[in-house]
Amino acid sequence: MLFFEARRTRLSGTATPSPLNLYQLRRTCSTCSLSELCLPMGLESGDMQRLEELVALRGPVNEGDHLFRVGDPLRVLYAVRGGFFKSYLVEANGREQVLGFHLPGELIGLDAIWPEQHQCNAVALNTASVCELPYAGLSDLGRQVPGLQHSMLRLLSKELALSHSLAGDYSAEERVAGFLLSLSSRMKARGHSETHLTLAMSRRDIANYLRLATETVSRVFSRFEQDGLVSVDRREVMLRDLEKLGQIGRCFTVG
Amino acid sequence: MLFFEARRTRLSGTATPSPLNLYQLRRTCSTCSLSELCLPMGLESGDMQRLEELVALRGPVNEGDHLFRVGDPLRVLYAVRGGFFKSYLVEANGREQVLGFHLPGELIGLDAIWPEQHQCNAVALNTASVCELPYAGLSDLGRQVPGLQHSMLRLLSKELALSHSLAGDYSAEERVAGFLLSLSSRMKARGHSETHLTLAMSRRDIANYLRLATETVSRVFSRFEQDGLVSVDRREVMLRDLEKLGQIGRCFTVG
DNA sequence: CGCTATTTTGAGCCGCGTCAATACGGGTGG
DNA sequence: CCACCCGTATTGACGCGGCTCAAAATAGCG
Repeated sequence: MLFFEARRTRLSGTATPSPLNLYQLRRTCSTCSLSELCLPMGLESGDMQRLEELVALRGPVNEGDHLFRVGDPLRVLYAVRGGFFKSYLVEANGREQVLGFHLPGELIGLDAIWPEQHQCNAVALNTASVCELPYAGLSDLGRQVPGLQHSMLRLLSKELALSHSLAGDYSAEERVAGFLLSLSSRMKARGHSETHLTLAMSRRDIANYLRLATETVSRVFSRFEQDGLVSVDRREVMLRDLEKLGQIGRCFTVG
Repeated sequence: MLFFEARRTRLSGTATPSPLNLYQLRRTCSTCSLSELCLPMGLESGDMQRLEELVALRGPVNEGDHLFRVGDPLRVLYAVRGGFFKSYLVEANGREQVLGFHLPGELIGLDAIWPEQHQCNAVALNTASVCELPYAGLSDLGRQVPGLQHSMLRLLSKELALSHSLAGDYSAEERVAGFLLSLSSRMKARGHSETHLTLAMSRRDIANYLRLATETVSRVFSRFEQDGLVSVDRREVMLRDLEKLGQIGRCFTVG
């Protein structure tokens, strides 16, 4: 903790943090730019410090590395610190099913709380890092800190609403537009551009997530580009008409 | 409470409870046959009594009555005591979207925890009754009773997993078979026949829930009947080959 | 510079939705 | 008791959106 304190003090004076020292800023919840999106949202600084004592940072997670797999006992929940993750499961027939993409500040593994076993796999889409939150400790602390318990329920409840909105029967265009807008707003909330997206995931993953064929996603991208809604170059996407996209897309954005 | 105590004592000697006194048995969690499925699952009798003090019973809810609507502030969570409910939402385009059906012992309104407003509508499919669980009190009690907090997280987590399994891209037959099996296992867990189902919901509701057209559900029912998998008479459904249904159906059953 | 994975584009087909007609059942009133 | 009505369910015909299969671009990499 002394080390962290020293860091915090030393860095607190920096004006505009560059990506380099962002990781150092994120060594504690108190100094993490994501704290208002993440689990500690709304906690007082005293409570936040108690949470910090639980948190263990986990260094670079390489692309393709798994945080956990189906059936693993629930030891810790993960909060994304940097990078992108996807969660997915493999069905009886062998097909993969992408459940979601996880940006910095988002929690992974919530659906493992029952029955204390992970229900899906989680893999890094690029070089990433995470915070490990021991579930047992979190559960204890939640009992003492009202805000924390509520925060956990809130995050679960939110994820449930998101899942509901994805389950609807929407057309391919509605789905793709909704996906782009969701990503856009989440990136914006994290201080990035809401119009210039760099997709960390492949077309195949997007398609699978949206329950479409890869070809269909590709075609919709092309159509959107023809209509001047977006500019697509490989995994770089520029949203050119948020208004129209919003009219087309189902709102997958929750929060 | 004295009244309840008296009831409990007087009824505890009855051998096979008829539907009539089932409602009386269910006046407290301790004597409710659903307690092992419901929120109090796994609580010690002391903790359960503290939970009982929170619970308010709500008399007959008539078919078509709403427990809550989108936007209502979260005051209480509901546990179904008797009857069937459905939760649904109405989208921008005016179409209805059925989110789920709720059997006795199941909780309704969990997705309202964030942001303390109901995110969907809940309506009784037939004459029903519910327990009202004030969320504030539940939240407080959860902090004192470890098992209760975990129980709430568990139920949310479970619902999330269910929602995930529904979101997959399954064929009409997979969906219908999965739906029947889910209902079957839930009815079995409640002491009813797992082969003889009485559907409380219309074909339209089933279709909407499964993201299919009514006609498609009807056609699949007919096909299943031709193949000897089920016998269908109006809303009475007899499952004749659970084995084959299980091979066809995606497992929507969680718990 | 080839090799491979990913993405894009095209052609054809199929499952499911849409539209329409019919059948069934339950309730109401004569 | 039957005639009538209306909501629900079934069945058929047809069209379309998106999946499948196939092939051609394009990028990444040794």
